[in-house]
Amino acid sequence: MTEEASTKDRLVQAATRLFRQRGYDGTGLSEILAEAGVPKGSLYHHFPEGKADLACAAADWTAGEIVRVIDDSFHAAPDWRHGVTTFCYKMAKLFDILNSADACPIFGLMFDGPDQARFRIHAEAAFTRIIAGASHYAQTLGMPPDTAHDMAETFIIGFQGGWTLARVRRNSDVLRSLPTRLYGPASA
Amino acid sequence: MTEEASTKDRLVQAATRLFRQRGYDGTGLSEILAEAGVPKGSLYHHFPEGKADLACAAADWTAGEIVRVIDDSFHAAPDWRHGVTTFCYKMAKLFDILNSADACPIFGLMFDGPDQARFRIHAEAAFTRIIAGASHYAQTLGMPPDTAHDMAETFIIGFQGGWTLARVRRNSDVLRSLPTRLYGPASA
DNA sequence: AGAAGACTAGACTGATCGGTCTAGTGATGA
DNA sequence: TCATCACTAGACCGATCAGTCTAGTCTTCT
Repeated sequence: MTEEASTKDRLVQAATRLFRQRGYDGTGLSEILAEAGVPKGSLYHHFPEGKADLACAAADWTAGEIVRVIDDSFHAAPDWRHGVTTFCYKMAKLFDILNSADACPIFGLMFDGPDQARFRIHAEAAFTRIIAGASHYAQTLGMPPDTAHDMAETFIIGFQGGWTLARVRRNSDVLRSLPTRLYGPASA
Repeated sequence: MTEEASTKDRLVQAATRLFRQRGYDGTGLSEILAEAGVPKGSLYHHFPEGKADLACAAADWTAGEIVRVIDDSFHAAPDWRHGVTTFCYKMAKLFDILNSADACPIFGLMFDGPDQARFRIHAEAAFTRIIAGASHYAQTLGMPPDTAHDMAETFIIGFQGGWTLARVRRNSDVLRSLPTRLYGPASA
């Protein structure tokens, strides 16, 4: 259970962390290698296209994490607003753990890079996945499909903007204020 | 009137465009120099700290542009929602002009770079300036100061998230949908 | 005319970039 | 025992990076 993470996993995790902090172009391959404790040869064995492959893997991994947080937040939620609130608080906590702002949790990381088309397509798929996840719960909680999709999209838009502002301020309060901003003061 | 832009201005404009497209770390000094048609010596004459100075100048310039669009949008607006709608449509148009998505209009550009603290402070000031601009009009249009500030902040959060999604989709429709998302269907 | 300072010009530097390549090492199966 | 193959290891490559430095060209003031 506590076995060593595989070389490949260590690479993806180091890359995710560093890309989040310094961006794609701002992170050197050598930094990733050093942080993962892996030589260059291994990187190109597991990711033949090198840095770009690694970035895509990091993005996929991150999208999966976000979807997982959505699941956790909405699984037992009595209504949409409760789910959103739980999600925002969870992410605010994560924001604070990732020492308050070097990080861009979803996909700031996906816009850089020489291979822009490939990255953009990957990022789009990731957003779609996340919005679909949220939309699913909106339907489960009683909304018709169209409304649900819209609701999920607006939620993710607000969250994305909120994270940006939180980051620039190094302060997660904005995230916690999102439910009120989107849906007005709590009624209970 | 149609006189040549000064060397300094050409540098800032070229830098703004390139940073927007490829990010801070993704843009080489040589590209900026080539696009501006300026030799290296001139850059370091006008911006002694080089690339970092240039990035700050580019951010200031961009913030000024955004504030100007806010002024244009709200100056003659009969109410808050009209102002927001005009702003979103203007920015959607801008988005389409900047060939649909390489661009990050406000400050995605401010998170990279070795000199993170300096950049972040600059970005924070720019956001503050923009929110203050919007807040001013919210008050002019009859809201009490606290409400106005909140309204402006929520508006900018939504816009920021909306631009991100528009970018990843290469489609400005999200921006035009923002007023409805934030304030419900148009009442008139 | 001549000195001074603002500005242009680009060759040059050392560091670092992403990526390639050859040489191993260690486990598996015949 | 030996061949195979997945994987590790890191020296090495040309390109490009941001930044420095010296030289030269204007403009302006005296």
